[in-house]
Amino acid sequence: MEAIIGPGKCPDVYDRNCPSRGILEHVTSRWGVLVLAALLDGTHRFSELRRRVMGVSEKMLAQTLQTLERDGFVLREAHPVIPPHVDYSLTPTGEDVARQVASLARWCETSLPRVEAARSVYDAQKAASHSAAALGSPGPDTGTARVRQ
Amino acid sequence: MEAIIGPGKCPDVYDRNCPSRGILEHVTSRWGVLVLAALLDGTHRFSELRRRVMGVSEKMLAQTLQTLERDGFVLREAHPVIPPHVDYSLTPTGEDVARQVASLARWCETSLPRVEAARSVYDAQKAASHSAAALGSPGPDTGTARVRQ
DNA sequence: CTGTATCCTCGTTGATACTG
DNA sequence: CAGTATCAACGAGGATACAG
Repeated sequence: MEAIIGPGKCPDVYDRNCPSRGILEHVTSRWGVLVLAALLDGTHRFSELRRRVMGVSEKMLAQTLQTLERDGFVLREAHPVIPPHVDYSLTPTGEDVARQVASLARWCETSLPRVEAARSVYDAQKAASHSAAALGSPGPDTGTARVRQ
Repeated sequence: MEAIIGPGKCPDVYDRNCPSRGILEHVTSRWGVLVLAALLDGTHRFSELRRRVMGVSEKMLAQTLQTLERDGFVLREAHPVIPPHVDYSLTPTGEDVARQVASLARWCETSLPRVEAARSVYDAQKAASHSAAALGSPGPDTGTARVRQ
């Protein structure tokens, strides 16, 4: 009997020890997202993925593919020929996640202008409040009200 | 003029240097996903989030919230009272992403059994092929065919 | 309560070289 | 071509202490 505190429901990503967090981290990992999205438009070979997902090293691509294969998201088919030929594709389950993460990735692309605008505003406000503080300028009242306890 | 190779489209997550990758990494970051999901059901204080997202340290929660605020996903409202009281909520843009990552998180929870089953199969096959190799057992033909070139 | 600052550790990542 | 092995470096992340 280990569970001192009872979680609301068993698979709970908010729970520090719930295994579902591991899955979430696999599919949202730096390269996992991009590999899943890349496989959404069909079977690809190792080197094709390597070119498509720009910036990934051989090591990380191999590692990512193994993790996704083990979780049942990616199907690996090695053709025993020389030189080696290995095809990677999505399982039905993998297509499910892939659609979600690909959608997220596309959302990030389209939201880029909006986000960069938000960053400008944030940075400007930050700079303004810093220089104001440095000058001892009052600025908008940042006075602290006291409450009991 | 820096772009030697012309990308297909400007905001492209597959491009190593595209800023959209940064956004993707922010929203899919270890704690970013959970914080966004947690804020989906309304405004929360710092300590509430800390308790809700179990396992996050103060440092990482603060850092995550700052990143998400700068990107325009999270709204921070500090009430100038003692003791300090700060409310975090989602912006309209933030709600968009939050819905997507929360959906992904829920998917991971419900898919947990399926994934664990897949892992068992994978590990069993791995163990079987290893012991077969160690024994020099033939097993299913893994012979290599030669192709020209 | 809500942070920031510091230090420190550990895992992830990348470069390189090598194997089947 | 498709990896694996090894090593080095960096950065995320955690613990602690302290400030507003």
